[in-house]
Amino acid sequence: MSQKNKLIVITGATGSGKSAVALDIARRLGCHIISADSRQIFRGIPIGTAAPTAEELAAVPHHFVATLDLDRQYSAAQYEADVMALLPRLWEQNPVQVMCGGSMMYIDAVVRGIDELPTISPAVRAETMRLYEEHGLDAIRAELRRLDPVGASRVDPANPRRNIHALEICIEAGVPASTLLTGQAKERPFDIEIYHLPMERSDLFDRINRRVDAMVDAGLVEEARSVYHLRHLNSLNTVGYKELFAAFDGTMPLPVAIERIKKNTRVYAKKQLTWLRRYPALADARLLYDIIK
RNA sequence: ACGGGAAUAGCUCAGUCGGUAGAGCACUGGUCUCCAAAACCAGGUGUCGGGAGUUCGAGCCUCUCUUCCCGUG
Repeated sequence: MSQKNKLIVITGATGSGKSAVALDIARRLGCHIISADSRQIFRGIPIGTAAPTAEELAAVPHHFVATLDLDRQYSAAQYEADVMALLPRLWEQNPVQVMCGGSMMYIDAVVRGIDELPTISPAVRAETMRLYEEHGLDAIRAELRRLDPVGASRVDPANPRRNIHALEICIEAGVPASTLLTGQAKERPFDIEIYHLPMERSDLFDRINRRVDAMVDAGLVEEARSVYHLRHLNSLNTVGYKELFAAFDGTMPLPVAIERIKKNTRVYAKKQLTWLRRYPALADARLLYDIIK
């Protein structure tokens, strides 16, 4: 039995029920769950991020859930490195492991890999942010064109964040950012199977709307209030929190904020579905029950 | 039943003198190589309640039917 190790990826839109299926499958396989969720990885926001409950965490070992303080910086590339370091240890126990989550960039980082790019130092980040705030996107674009004409032509000219990051890479690396991007998918020495949970959009939206109400009943407003003082952190630039922060600030009535959370969660789900179309021939995760038998 | 008012996008509504139907919200599609629940880009989706008439031309004027609202019974 010299089978390759395997990673089963269960993804899909928020609220599609992937967590429950992943938990069930992992329990039957006797493996761990590698969470692929850019927000559940933080501590202190379990309600609004629909993080696994204490019982679920006790039933199946999870990784990348509630492991970081809210002020920590994290990234898809860091996630790739962390997962690739973790997987061999898990495979020693079981050659099949389950990844579950809806952060498509994180999943892509593991499935296809991300090119090696320099980590941006605080000094460089501060420098580019100052340029952006004082002189705007045009100045960022001009500088990027100067340092990396090829890269500049490939970056969405209207997107500040993408242009800023491209410029940061140029400064940090000392070479044009575009020369560091190979676009090559990495060869992974293990099998990857990707599943999702197909669902009618109207059903998905119903589930999302109900889940937000359930979150509020479970104490989402109080949870948001408890982290309000950290509201400027990127980890809290998140659906469910930014709307409630606006309510706390008095710029939006609370009931409106809650409706806005539902709407923004629906928009988020839509974006996830758009990303999912990149993966052709996704299998229905419920097929796993038959395969395992 | 009578009198008055209304009927336009999924919702709320605007539409001037009769001249190719519009706003907000909602919604839809897309981008994505290190903040990604982030950051961006694109799109008006319509039997103007139905039918007929006047007119070169009707969301708008006339007639009629339907539905809803208000008032009086």
